[in-house]
Parts: sequence; C-alpha cells; structure tokens
Amino acid sequence: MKILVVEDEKGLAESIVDYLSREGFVCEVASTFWQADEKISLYQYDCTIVDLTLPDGDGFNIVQTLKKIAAATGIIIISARNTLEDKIKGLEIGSDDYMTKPFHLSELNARVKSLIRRRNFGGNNDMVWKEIRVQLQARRVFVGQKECVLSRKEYDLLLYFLSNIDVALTKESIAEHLWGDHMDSSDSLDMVYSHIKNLRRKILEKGGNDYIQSIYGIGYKFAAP
Amino acid sequence: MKILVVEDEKGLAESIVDYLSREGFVCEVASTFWQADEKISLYQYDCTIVDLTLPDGDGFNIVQTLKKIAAATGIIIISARNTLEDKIKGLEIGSDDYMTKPFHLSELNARVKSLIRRRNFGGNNDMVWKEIRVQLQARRVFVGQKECVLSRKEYDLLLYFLSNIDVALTKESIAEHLWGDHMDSSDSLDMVYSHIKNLRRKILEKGGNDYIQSIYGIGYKFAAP
DNA sequence: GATTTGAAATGAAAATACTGGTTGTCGAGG
DNA sequence: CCTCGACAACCAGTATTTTCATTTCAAATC
Repeated sequence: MKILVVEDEKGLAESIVDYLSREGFVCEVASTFWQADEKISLYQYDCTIVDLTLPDGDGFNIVQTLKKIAAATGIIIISARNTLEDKIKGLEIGSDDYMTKPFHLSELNARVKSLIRRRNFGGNNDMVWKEIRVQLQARRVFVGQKECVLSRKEYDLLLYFLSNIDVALTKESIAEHLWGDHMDSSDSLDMVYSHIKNLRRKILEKGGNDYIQSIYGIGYKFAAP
Repeated sequence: MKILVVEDEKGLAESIVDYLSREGFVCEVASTFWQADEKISLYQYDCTIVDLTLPDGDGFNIVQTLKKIAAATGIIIISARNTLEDKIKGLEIGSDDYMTKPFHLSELNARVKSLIRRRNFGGNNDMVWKEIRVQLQARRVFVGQKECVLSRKEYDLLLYFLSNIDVALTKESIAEHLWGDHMDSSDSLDMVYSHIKNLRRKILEKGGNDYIQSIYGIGYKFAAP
C-alpha cells in the first residue's frame, strides 16, 4: 500500500512517514503543492494525506485538484483549523476524512487503515484468480481451501501480480512498487529475488501452482503455466 | 511505441534506452540536434526526450524546431538548469514535461507513460502485422494464435522490424539498434546473423511465414514475401 | 564456371541472470 | 531478557542467453 504525505513541515512529515512505514505502508513525501501534483499524476497512491496550509497552494482547492487528477486516491485532510465550517467544506469538496492538529499518529494510522478498508469494500472486495483468492478487507490469502499466511512484502507483491495478470513486470518496476522511489536499483534486485522466492514457496506449500514465471533478462509475470 | 532520445552524453542516453526498452518501448538515440532533426522528419515518434544542452543547438529553439517539424510528438525536456524561469519557458514553448537532472530512470519512465496516456487516451498498445501480434505492455508475441516466447535481443529485433515494415535495414543499423554504438563494427555483424536466425526459427516454429527477407549486400527487410 | 563476397548454420565459450539455501539484523511480542 | 519472524544480504550452483569462431552454403561478378 502506497501513501503520499503532502506536508511542508519537515518534522511532522518525517514522523508520519516513520510511523506509517513501521505499519507496513510505503510512503512518499511531497512538501509543496506543485510536488504533490506531480507525484499524483505520475504514480498511483492508495491514500493521500494533505495538510491544508502549504506554502504554494491556498486551502481547499488543493484537495479539489487532487480529486480531479486522481479520483482513485483516498484523501485525508490534516489541518490546524478546527471550525465546523472548515470540516464540512473539506468533506464536501471530496476528502474522505478530516483531522485537526495536533493529533496522535496512532489515530492517523487508524484512519488511514479504515479509509483503505472502506475503499476496498466498495468494489470487488475479493480478488480471485484460478485457485488463489485474496480477501482485501481481511488481508487474507487463500490457495484453494487453505489459508496462506503472507508477510507484508509478499502480500503487496501478490497483489501487484494479481492486478497485472499476464503482464511482464520488470524487476525495476517491482522494486519501485514495493519500496517507493528511494532505492539504489542495482542493490535491491536481490531482495526482489528473495521475496519472489518466498511467495512462490508459500503458494506451492499450500498446493497451488507456480504462476510466477520468470522472464530471463526482463523480470517476472503472473500467468497460467 | 517509439521514443526518440536526444542526448549527447553517451552513458546517460544508453541507460535511458536500456530502461525504457525493458518497459516495452522502441528507442532510438540522436546525439546531436541535426541527427534528431533528421530522424524526426523520417519517422514518427510517440515521445521525444530532449536534453537542452546539445553540442550543436542552443537551448530552447531545439524544442521549437521539433515542435514545428513534428507537432504530434510529445516532448519531455531533461536539463541541468532548474530555475523556475527555465521550466516555465520550456513548457510555454511547447514541451509537455520538464525534468531536472539528475533524476531516477523510474521517474522518467513514469512520465513517459503518463505523457503517452494523456496524448492518445488509452491508445492501442498492440503492434499487429499479418499474423504477428505484439502486446507491448505485456511484452508478449503471438504468431497466429500461438504465443511465441522471445529472448530480449530477439524481441528487440522483432520490434525494430515491425516499426520499419518494408524498409531495408542495413546490418549496421540493426547492430546499432540492438547494441548502441559501442561496437567493433566489422566484428559484430555476425551476431546479427545469429539473432536473425533465431528469430526466424522461432516464428517459423509457430507456423508463421518468414517475413525477414535478406537483401544481398545490404541487410534485411521485413515484408510480405 | 571459377572466384569472390555475403549469408546461414553450428557448436562451444563467456557473460549474464535466476534459484535456493543460508546467514545476519532488527524490532515485536512474550 | 530471550525468542521469533520479517526482511535484507550473501553465496554457490544452475540455467539461459549472448557472443564468437568456424564451417558450409548461396549469390553475384567476372
């Protein structure tokens, strides 16, 4: 799960990222509206956390713009203003949640999770392909009848595969998806191997087929054998 | 999808091509303004990546010229200058995006994709000719109904042919396309033969016709028999 | 028809990429 | 404090591709 934190105050941004990273989210920070705009149009995030008071963007129209560019992303506003009007306006404009500063990181975390859960719930809440089934809300994976317990990275990896069936994914794009943009590409490929290996093993252990095909010189793809 | 990379710094050009090729684009390099000019007037590219500081062209008028010659092509500027004025000027002149060096290749990739998405709105990502079909995004090749699994060089070669149907390609230009410029020209042409052979064999194996015609003394062309 | 040159086929070496096992580190939970 | 699991890192063995040298075949030239 990828989260974009739009916050100019460095200290706060850092602690948010710190906290949410520990919870298993892949985080990226934008400290200006301009930057956020750019990032959103380039990558897809599951949730965006926006501070209303940015140096180069005034108030609510930031949220509006975000909503226009990437309707798919969930938006949580964090703001020092705590009047009722502001709250209502924020939600009217299209944000999904509104928190007033100061707040506990644990609460932010809870709201992010709740938001992501809500969003997944609306659509097809299960992803199914062949004998593999993923319950998104519960974050549980089944192979045939048996449950398959996956770690975070393995789970993210599987989801990435499942939403790109039959598509060749380069090692680089996998790394990008799993770790965000801050990576020494050469260095991380080993880890891709490791996680691929573990995911494969766990699925096989539960009696599933190995749908992860390696494409020599390119990467991997998830497809029927 | 064809991309032209206009960049005189060899190392950078090469890594860009390397990365984007993996992502399924067909790339060509021009290291001077004149070369770029030539290429643009001959072929049609979906996207052009331009370094502002070329040896034989001064700054922004390169972009203007490109825009005049081939209005259809999307333009991404990459530049070491990162003042706001330069950015604005670049965008005003007609480029679609502006990146400051240094940058991550994954970001460039994302921007190229985003640009192409914007331009031809879910355009057809397949190349089809006779019974040969290439799904660029999935990096899959079909001959008739059967899938044909190709190695990297074979795939690159086929794409090069498909984007130059009926055009005679010299061994040299094929070699340049497959390996860049770092070649002992005389010595490596034999390797072209090898890959041609393998590509031919694999396509024939799947029941396709042999569209690769050898032109004695010149090279090859891809055309109906 | 002989000669010259270019192209195709072959097979083996070298380079590169993937696998699977193993180890180390760190933080979470007992 | 200890244990455990996730993640990262390392390494050796294997597989595949790519390169390269050599031979054979085909086309053009004279």
